Amino acid sequence: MSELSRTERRRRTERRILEAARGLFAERGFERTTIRAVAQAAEVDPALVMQYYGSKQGLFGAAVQVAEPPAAGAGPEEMIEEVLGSLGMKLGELSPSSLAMMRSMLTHPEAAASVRAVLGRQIDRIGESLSGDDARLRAALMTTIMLGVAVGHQLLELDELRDVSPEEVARLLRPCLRALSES
Amino acid sequence: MSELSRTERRRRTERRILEAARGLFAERGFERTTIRAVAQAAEVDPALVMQYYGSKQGLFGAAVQVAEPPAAGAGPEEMIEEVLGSLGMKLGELSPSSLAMMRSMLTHPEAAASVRAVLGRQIDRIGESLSGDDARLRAALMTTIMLGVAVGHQLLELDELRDVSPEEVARLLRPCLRALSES
DNA sequence: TCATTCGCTCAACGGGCGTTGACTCAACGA
DNA sequence: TCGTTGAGTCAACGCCCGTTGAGCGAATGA
Repeated sequence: MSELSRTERRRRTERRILEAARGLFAERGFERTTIRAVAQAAEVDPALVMQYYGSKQGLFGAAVQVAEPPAAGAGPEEMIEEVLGSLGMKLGELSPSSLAMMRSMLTHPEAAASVRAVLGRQIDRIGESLSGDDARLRAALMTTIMLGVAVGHQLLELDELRDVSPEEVARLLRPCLRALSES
Repeated sequence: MSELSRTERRRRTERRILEAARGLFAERGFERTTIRAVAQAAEVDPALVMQYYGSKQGLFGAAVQVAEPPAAGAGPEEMIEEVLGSLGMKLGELSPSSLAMMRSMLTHPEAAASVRAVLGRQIDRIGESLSGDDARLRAALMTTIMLGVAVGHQLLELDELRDVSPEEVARLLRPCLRALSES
């Protein structure tokens, strides 16, 4: 017999809804994901989703909450390794939350804004490690490069990038980023 | 007094609808673009759009028809310049048709398939110019790099890439692609 | 024990969507 | 000139969506 307090049950239900939402948003994007589908995946009534998250947009906002890596700025070389490392994470185990954000970034204004904010912070961080008057531009290019690889691999699922280890990709991309950090 | 044959008027109307559709698909993506909005932009009744293109999907299919560049395979260096040149086109004057395709590629299955096909052909083309057993992988990375830059610039409209000339971007990206072609 | 809280469901609403079939009327061909 | 064609419109259908308010019933606490 399950002996769970009311608040504990509620917390679990809330989490179950949120995880179902993350999965569906990551897979189909904002527009193609319906409250009804989320509710069904969470084995719950659609009205409950509304009650907990207010609106579909509220649910999406809760689903894409993403923690920023701390990452103190250092020299260019360490920064490159750090960026490549985050790719390693991106290629293997990018969180459903981040995938949900990326999946909708081209068609949902709020998702686009979130991505711009995240990328903006990464550009700042990389830019601090670079010198030269076009440091920001080069930082932006490095960031979009990583974005492109992540999109091609995780979202478009290009055949050529399937079954490739993150290390292999990092090895090939390293000289590429170095060239960009030294120009 | 306008003296236009019936077939000529029809042709123009059809074009007007198609161009309105391209613009809206490029701007908002497949799901957020409604037949009604296209019809209004083309100053036409929604039913006429259906009559000409059969369905919303048919309209989208007609809107994203894109011609492939001929581009004979050559040495790595020429290939890099060619890729960077296509970026020049991408940064400045990427066709509404291509933008429509890219805008929806993460959320609309048919658009994703089109993009995969286009990128696949580009990967083939680049791969032929490279040597080594991981030529295809490196070609895929070069392609996703260009995709990332195009997405960041054209679709996400990152501040850092705004007001940057295609030549400047090409100059910074060139050593980057060279590094990838020589590894 | 019993009134109260509250997690959760049920049924419905209003609206926008893609899509359809009947209709209008100007251009056309004989 | 006159019947026919066909470009374009109009009104509506049916569906699915996000969202809402009333209600149920088990856990809660005095």
